[in-house]
Amino acid sequence: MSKQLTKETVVSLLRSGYKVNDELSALFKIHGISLPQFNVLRILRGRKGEAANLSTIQEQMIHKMSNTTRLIDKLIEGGYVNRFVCEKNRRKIEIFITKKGLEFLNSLDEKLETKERFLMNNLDNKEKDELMRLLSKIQTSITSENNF
Amino acid sequence: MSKQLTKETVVSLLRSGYKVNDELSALFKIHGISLPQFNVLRILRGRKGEAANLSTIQEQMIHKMSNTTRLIDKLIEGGYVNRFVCEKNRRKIEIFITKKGLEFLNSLDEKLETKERFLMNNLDNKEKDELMRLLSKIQTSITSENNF
DNA sequence: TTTGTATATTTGTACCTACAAATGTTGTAA
DNA sequence: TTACAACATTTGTAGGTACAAATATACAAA
Repeated sequence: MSKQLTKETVVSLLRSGYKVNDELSALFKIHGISLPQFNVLRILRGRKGEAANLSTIQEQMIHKMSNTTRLIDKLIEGGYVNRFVCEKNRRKIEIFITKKGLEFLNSLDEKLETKERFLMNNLDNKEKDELMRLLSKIQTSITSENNF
Repeated sequence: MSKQLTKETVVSLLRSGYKVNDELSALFKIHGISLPQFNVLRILRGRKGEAANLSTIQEQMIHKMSNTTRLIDKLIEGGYVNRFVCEKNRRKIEIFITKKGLEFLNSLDEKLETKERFLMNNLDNKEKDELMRLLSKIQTSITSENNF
């Protein structure tokens, strides 16, 4: 019966997701930020000096969340980003990563890579490709609009 | 370069994990419980009348968490479980699922299966097997004791 | 200009979660 | 028996997150 197989696959995916999340969270926690905060910093770095507004960031985040405002407040407190009102459209805000934020992020790169290699240690490249292919199949099925 | 591939695989896994978590959470929320709460109820049902104590439950949970006590408080509030002090070892507690809890859980089974089928809709059985195989490889690498 | 509607973000609130310290219980060695 | 360490759970606290309501701005129609 494939009912059981489906269930087991879902559980397996949840379990692995939690585990990876916890491992990365623990790493970032040591350095005083959360995984979502790190994710936002990395999104900002990827913009290479261009401003990002809140909704842009939210769209790109790995885990969509409801409270990006306060998440960014924390990053401002830490001096990692700046926030300005967008002059062309005063409803929007412009968020930039600071020099300190960039340096901080760069200092984490190697540690993150070590952790990522550790997590994926048992998979060869072919298996990683296959895993990504399977996961993306799941993603597209879910993301296809409705959740009835 | 496989550095990039490793990174992408990790992100992909996180993304899918969050997505599945959010989908299931939304389903359970409609019925007034959280995914971890549901998970505990299902663990208790699996014990077929035998008591479970806190640490046993924690070990079996999909997502290990620090505050199972208060999670179970909520289930008691809802009338889904009972908690007694274990007379043989008064440090432990004995937790049972109630009749109401069982009926509630049973009433969710079909909805959960529908959701699970929806989530895994794009994968055939062979792909589910393969996905589970890959995920279990990751699990064993991580779980192997140390997290250095 | 005024009014209404859509957009973008922020804020209030209630709940969830992690972590550490506290509580209560058991077993064991002196 | 007493003292102490180990065990099992609970509680305090601080911080994270979701959701809805509130704010503030822009755009468009009357």
